[in-house]
Amino acid sequence: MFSKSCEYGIRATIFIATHCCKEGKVGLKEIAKEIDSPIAFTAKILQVLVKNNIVKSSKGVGGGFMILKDELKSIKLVNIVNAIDGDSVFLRCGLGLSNCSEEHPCPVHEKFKFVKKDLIYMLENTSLEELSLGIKKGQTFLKY
Amino acid sequence: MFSKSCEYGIRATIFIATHCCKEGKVGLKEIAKEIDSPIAFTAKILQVLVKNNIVKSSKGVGGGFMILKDELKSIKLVNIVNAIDGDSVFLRCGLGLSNCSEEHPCPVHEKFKFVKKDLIYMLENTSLEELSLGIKKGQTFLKY
DNA sequence: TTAATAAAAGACAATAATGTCCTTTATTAA
DNA sequence: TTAATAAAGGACATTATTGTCTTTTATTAA
Ligand code: FES
Ligand code: FES
Repeated sequence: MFSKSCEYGIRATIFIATHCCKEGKVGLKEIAKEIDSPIAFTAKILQVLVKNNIVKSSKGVGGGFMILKDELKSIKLVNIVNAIDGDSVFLRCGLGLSNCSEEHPCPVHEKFKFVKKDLIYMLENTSLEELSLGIKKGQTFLKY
Repeated sequence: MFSKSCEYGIRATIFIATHCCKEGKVGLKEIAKEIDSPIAFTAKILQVLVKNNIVKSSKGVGGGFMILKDELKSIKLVNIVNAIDGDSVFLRCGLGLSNCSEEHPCPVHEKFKFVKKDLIYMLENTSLEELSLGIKKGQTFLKY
């Protein structure tokens, strides 16, 4: 569904979100440990998230990554996916035709339309806030 | 969503299906041309489909690929996807955790559940017959 | 102002996916 | 039984993805 980069990216973002407000910044090492991801690779992905203004970062002693409290509600899954994997998951033709449209539909176009619509709706309406809530409550997990 | 192999595989299968019954067998060259795919790569994918009994093949003069008429209804999209990409698309955790279950859910598990269910339902209930019908009628396309 | 810290950035390495080419095997028809 | 044909199979090449390592830059505190 998503690339490995995107999976790590979503997990990292959720983890950072759970640490927002209270402890402030979280370091790369802790993030990679808590989401069980390759540390250097995770660093690269975080750079993309920072460039896309989803995550804030600061260098030096006491530095790390964070997400502003008042952005937890407005940041949706779709923003993270878009930043890392682009919009191909939603827009691409399911059979790989160069462009997916009503005018030149592939055989699965009508069928896929609804699945894609569901996916987009879900991604656009799932906020970082609710995702991190499950972690805080110990109901959901970010590794294994 | 699917791998390139799977996309080519679905397109090839649909094309073969449209040629079933009437002209009998279709050659690799024609298939690759009609679905605009790399010919040698397509050959590999067809081998997988033949091994999975989705497509029948015969060598030598007049040989080629075909699908039995009475199997057009029973072959579903899910069979093709499963043969080429396996079942990871449906069963894999959306965030890459090692196993997706109710007992150890990731933060998006509940959200993804419904999207995946929709996808599976669609794949299990879409037959080759209906997919090839659109091509025969000139309403859907297999390339560009 | 120096040392310590931590992210950013760039170069490189390993792996997997995609794609090509050549040889072999089976089938048909002359 | 030979020649032509077309898929099967194996080896290889290319590209994209994933992952690592080292250096640079920014920040803080001593
Ligand atoms: S054209 Fe293939 S999904 Fe729209
Ligand atoms: S555990 Fe992640 S989708 Fe089920």
